[in-house]
Amino acid sequence: MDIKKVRVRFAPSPTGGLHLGGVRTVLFNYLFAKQHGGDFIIRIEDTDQTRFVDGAEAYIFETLKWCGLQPDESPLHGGPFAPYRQSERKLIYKAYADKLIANGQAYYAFDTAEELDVKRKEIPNFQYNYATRNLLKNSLILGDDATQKLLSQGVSYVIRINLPLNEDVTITDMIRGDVIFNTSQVDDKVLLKADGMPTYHLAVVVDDFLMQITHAFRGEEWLPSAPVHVLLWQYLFGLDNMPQWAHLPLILKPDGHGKLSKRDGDRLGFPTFAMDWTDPKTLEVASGFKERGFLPEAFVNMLAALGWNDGTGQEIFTIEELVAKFSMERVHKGGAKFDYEKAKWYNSEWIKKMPVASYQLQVASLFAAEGIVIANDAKFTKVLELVKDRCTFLNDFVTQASFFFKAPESIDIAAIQPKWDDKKNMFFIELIRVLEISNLLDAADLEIEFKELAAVNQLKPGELMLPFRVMLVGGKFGPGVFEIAEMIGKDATINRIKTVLTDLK
RNA sequence: GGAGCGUUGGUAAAUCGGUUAAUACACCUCCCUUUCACGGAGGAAUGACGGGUUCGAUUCCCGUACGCUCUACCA
Repeated sequence: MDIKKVRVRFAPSPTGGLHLGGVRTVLFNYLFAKQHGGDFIIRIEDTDQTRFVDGAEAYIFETLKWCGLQPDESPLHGGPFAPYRQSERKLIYKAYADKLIANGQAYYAFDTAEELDVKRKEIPNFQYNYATRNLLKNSLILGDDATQKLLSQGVSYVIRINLPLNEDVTITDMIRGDVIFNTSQVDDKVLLKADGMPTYHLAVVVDDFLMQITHAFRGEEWLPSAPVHVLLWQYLFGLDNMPQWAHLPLILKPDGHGKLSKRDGDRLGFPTFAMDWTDPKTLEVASGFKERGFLPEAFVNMLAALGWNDGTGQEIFTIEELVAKFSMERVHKGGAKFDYEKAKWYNSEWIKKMPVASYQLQVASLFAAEGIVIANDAKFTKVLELVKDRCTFLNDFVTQASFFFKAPESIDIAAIQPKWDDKKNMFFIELIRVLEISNLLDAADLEIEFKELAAVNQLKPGELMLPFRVMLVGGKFGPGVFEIAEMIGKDATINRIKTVLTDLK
């Protein structure tokens, strides 16, 4: 089968927004589609049940844009198969549901939620299937006349699939191979709900056919309902036209067991969404990797490596390399626990790897938020280059580099006070004098003068460099002191020494 | 309970019957750095259990255990 259209179909998370697992599913779809020259398609469920809140759709596309995963066809980008929103396609689904009924492959069920609850309590392991159908209120046992009567009375109903008895259904999965389900183990799923909306089961099959999808990847949690989808394909459009399936492994909690959820992120202190998402109803914020200071390249790289590798031990991949090297056969079958430490490592690697220019603007806005306006872009580039090795997050640049532009707000006096004495005080007073008479401040020259002056005062340079550093940057961190002094210039250097000197008295 | 899927160090994982069972993150030690990092060298740590098949099983098969997913008019 040609790889023409690879689609991912998903609902926003219950509050809106798009979680980690969702983004990874999108990623794998994208990689596979691009690798084979196919179109990469996005479908989003919009039903009342998913609480498809305002802005969720736009948010999802912003997220994909940030990740660099632009779809070729989507509700927002249009395409030849409009309408794309499920809510606008109700009539289409209804027509196919009716066709199934006409063929005896589906039936009307009139049971209320309460009636079903009663049955669930009465019958152990209750399933709506061949074993229980005749105890329930549906067109199969009511007969045509009674059914028509109920329908004409406007009694609320759903349409359920009529599963064959004891039949093996094989689903061929690109990752897992053949998986066999027996129809007696699955129940007569609802296809069309009482409100006229289709369930996922009907909608995927109908849309995939109508929209000419050739490959469909989704999370592993869908595997148990796959036989229903296969049967629907068989009934409606023929197995030959069915897309290839792949069920992706789950992303698990770092501690304990189970699917990773937003709550786990909140509890353990890491984001579980690509970008910040505010639930418009509760105003609760789900934090995102972007705002946490991740580079999209790192985020995508980290996600791709969670459940897939190329077998060579390579860990850092550009999106182009991923497209070239990705293969469904090498996707893991088992779920992977999410490791935030590793995610951080990817980001620090990418901060080192990417040219500073690619994230300079974003870092500048972080500085602006701290009240530091960047006037000189060339100097800014130089500074970022100087400190990027010590940054894990983009936000780290603020602490690592703000002292280049502004005197430190707090000075770690405690780091130098205990060993402070008059001799050291004298040294720095002399240092100020030396600086004042010199013209330009050069790192190498300053280092020589600094050490000579130390020798004259019978002090070890090592004892003086830490205080000097703390005076300039406010703490025990940062690149070489003399380089910092050169970068901030003579006047700022003198001023910072002076302010700390008065504090020390 | 049932069905399906899964199980290599703490985590992510390589191996496609024969290796001292890679590598990366995290951890520890040392070097570099008169700061903090980066970097470099080293260390500790793994095939769930039991049967087969085989000259030989982490690898193939079957059980068991454990975990996960599904079992909604949610997706």
